[in-house]
Amino acid sequence: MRIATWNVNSVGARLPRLVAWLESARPDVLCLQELKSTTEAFPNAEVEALGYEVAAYGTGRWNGVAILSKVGLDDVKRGLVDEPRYEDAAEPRAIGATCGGVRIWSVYVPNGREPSHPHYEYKLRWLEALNTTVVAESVPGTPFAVLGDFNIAPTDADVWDISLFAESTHVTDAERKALAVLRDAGLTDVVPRPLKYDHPYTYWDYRQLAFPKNNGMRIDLVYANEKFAAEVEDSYVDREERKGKGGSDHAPVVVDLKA
DNA sequence: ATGCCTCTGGGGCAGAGA
Repeated sequence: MRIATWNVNSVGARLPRLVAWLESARPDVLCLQELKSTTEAFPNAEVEALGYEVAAYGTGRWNGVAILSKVGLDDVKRGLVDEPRYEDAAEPRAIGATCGGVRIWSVYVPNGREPSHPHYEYKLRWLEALNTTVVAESVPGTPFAVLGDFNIAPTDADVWDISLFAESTHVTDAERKALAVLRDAGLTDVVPRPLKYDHPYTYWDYRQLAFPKNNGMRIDLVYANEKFAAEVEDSYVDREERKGKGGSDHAPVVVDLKA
């Protein structure tokens, strides 16, 4: 079974790319983030024509997550257990479903903006709710994984130049501690292989030739329980999808399971 | 070195992204 995650930075703007990628990579399950679309405006027909069921969760201009599946889409949940709100609004950043016997969450972790910004505290609270959800749902006998844009670089090697991140989010101790808490809950960071260069970055800024210079970050992660991780046969970042005009600033991460 | 930012909503600018 092939499971993938991709921050598409607007499902509307990315629709031609999304359809082409589904046809070429042929994932059984695809987690999407940053839909920038309402649930109602999601292009269900175009995706269903390729044999996928759709569970989308979006409110419009920002955020939005979805799961597409060819192998069943059951027990859909929108939002986390005890999920915090931002400026008194619930944001569509997490959706869960069971697909082909695998429990899957597609997540778009808050950015945090700056360590001194209220959004950063929101990010840390949101990650606590993610852990609460993981603890509630991940059971030893069932493959389980959280896939998505975590907006955290797990190690210094996961950014192109750590010296540029002294005052930045994505690399702080508190953010990395939140990932450690998820690992303590039994999840493993399934690190993909790069198709080029020596490190599997998943995001490159649109500006300043970041992609051709390979000034990237590994922030799109797959956190899997033991049952899921034991089934992983291969995993890679599809950097080809980051090339050319009309692409997202994130590349898809693909995981192939043995069964 | 597959390329010098892109997206949306709303109204041609502003906010967000990381």
